[in-house]
Amino acid sequence: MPLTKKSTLVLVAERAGVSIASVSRVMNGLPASQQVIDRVRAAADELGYVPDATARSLKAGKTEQIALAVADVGNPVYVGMMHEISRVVTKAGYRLVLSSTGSDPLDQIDLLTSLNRGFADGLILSPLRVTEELGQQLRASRLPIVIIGSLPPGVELDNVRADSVRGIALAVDHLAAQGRRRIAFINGPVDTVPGAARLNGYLRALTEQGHPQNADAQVGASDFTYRAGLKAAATLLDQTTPDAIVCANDLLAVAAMKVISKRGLRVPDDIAIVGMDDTDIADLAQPSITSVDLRSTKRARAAAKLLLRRLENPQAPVEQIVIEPKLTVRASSVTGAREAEL
Amino acid sequence: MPLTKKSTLVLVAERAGVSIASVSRVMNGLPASQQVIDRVRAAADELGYVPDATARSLKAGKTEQIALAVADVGNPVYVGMMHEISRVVTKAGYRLVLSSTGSDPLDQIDLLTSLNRGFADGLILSPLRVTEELGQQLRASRLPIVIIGSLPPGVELDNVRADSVRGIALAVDHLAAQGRRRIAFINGPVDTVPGAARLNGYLRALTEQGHPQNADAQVGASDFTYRAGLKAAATLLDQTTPDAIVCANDLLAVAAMKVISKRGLRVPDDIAIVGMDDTDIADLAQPSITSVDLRSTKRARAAAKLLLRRLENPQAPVEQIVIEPKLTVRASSVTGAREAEL
DNA sequence: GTGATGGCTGTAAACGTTTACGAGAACGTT
DNA sequence: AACGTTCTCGTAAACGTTTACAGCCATCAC
Repeated sequence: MPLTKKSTLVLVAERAGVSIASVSRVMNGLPASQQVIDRVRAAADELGYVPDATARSLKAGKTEQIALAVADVGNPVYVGMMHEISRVVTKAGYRLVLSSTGSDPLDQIDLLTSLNRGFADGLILSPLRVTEELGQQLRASRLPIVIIGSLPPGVELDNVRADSVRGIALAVDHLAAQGRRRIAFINGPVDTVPGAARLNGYLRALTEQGHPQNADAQVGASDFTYRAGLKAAATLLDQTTPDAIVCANDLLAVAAMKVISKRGLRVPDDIAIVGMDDTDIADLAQPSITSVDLRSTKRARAAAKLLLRRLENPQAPVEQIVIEPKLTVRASSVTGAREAEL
Repeated sequence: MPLTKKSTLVLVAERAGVSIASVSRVMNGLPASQQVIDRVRAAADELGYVPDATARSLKAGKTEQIALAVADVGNPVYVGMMHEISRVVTKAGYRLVLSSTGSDPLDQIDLLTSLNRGFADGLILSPLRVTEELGQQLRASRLPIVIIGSLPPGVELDNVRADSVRGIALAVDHLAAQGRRRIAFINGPVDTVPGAARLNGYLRALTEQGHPQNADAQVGASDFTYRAGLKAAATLLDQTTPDAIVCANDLLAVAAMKVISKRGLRVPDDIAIVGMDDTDIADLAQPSITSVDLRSTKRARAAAKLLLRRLENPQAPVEQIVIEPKLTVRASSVTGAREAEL
């Protein structure tokens, strides 16, 4: 039910008795005589004129839109990142277009070709899995792209990532310092970027601590979800008896705790737990979960700013930022600290 | 680092030795001779041509974009809804533009005027607070809008909402059936749409059950968040001793449980808890939380489909859908049911 | 052989802006 | 009084498509 017809520059110009060029100039604050300014303003107000974004985009060659593609929209971490990116780009006058790709790498390829249709000025991409073909597409893209997470080999793009190897090391060191000796690991899928990195970090941390590597002490969940975590934790506890578990994710950590309590064991007394990502869930859980903060919102902000920078200066040198993780200690890993909660 | 210059219809036409009209026809599958088709296809491939979305939009008068504005991006419920909407509109060939407004009604006004710039073909809006001015803007809008949640008075738009009055009734009835008599209520801010509806539902359910209304037995958190929930729960327990608490939100429910256990009381033995929204958190919590499922993803899907329908038939009669809630019973409200978990 | 029919294809206009260019007008300088 | 500057404003082209229209040619019926 259109109350008013769409009004254009032409309409406003007619009404104000000036040329369309003058209307455009007034709307954009370019110099004009006071008389013209007043007449145009009045006419525009009466007609409820707002300039058309599409036409402006076509002329200017830019859309004022930034595309965001994250593999796993359900994951609370990505939600936070999305929120932060939205905030930053909105403040800079851009709109955020959500291009939710599934975990399927093909979706990402599709996305990249459709990016060339020019519906956005740039892209922030956080791929779950990187393939050679994705790399090719990335290299071939004409538009600025910022990658959150690891880059495919041979790709030189602005990049922000967490040092998850160091993050796992923080967790392992903390547990070792608490006197834990049999430190197990519940990972996500090893064929994903974060999964591979975290496994790598776990193994290195064990070696550095002088602990033996025990194949039974690590399992990979089929997914970074709570459900998958329940299964993985059960498998782990069937095949070994750790006194601590590092989990690649807060969701996995909650799942582990549930299985542990189901089996009549206590956290942290019998088994200490450390999660990862430091989401709200870590804080909400009972007991609250010590978690490695991979600084997701900080990474998100950095990525957004990187993209904005490149948009205003396409020649800028490629920048690759590594964000340092930080350990937030809570009740799940420290015996006798329960009263410290809340 | 553009590897290839942007290629246009004109370039392709030159290369193929045909007119731009022919190229356009081939790209759109309109009838053409086999010879022309082959030549155009070849030329397009060599040049890596993809049609420009902006130009097409300008000509066609539609952007293939749908805007989504939710007040509280942090809330897990909205995240799920966003995900679902994204899925539906993407499948229909639309892109989703995220217009995160804060809780400030002014943001929504801004959004509505900027919608008239035509950057999207329609809007799905879930306002947290409705004001008279918002209602005016909604009535004046030229573009299709679907509202999730209550409509401002006098606004006739496609609409999807949950029957939260009935939802609360489900919770109260369930608790009453479990023999609970002193059923308290932790609400969110009462000046929000959901807050007002839930309070209303609570009062009505109490009356229908023949329970007395006790002003001490209800508190409103300053926000639908965990932190606010902690404070609200503490206040509630200071001023009354309920044997059950209905919470307007799963986050508030978790907070209540934390405070309860902090005070040495047990859930559900001393106090039964029912949450709302039935998010993952209800399932993850220890004990798991009985929750009123307000069918957020179903509502989201309905809203998306409503908008799609109106986009293809602007004359369709206004439709207002009310989705029935459903109670998911878990451990937090049933004594002796602990073993049923997992 | 003529006219009508129909299928392809090219020309050009249109979508709503921004902006280079040039024409006047107003003003100051000599 | 003539000229140069400066400022304002209108004309028109351009962004990359889609599409109405008309032209052309081949085919076919008579």
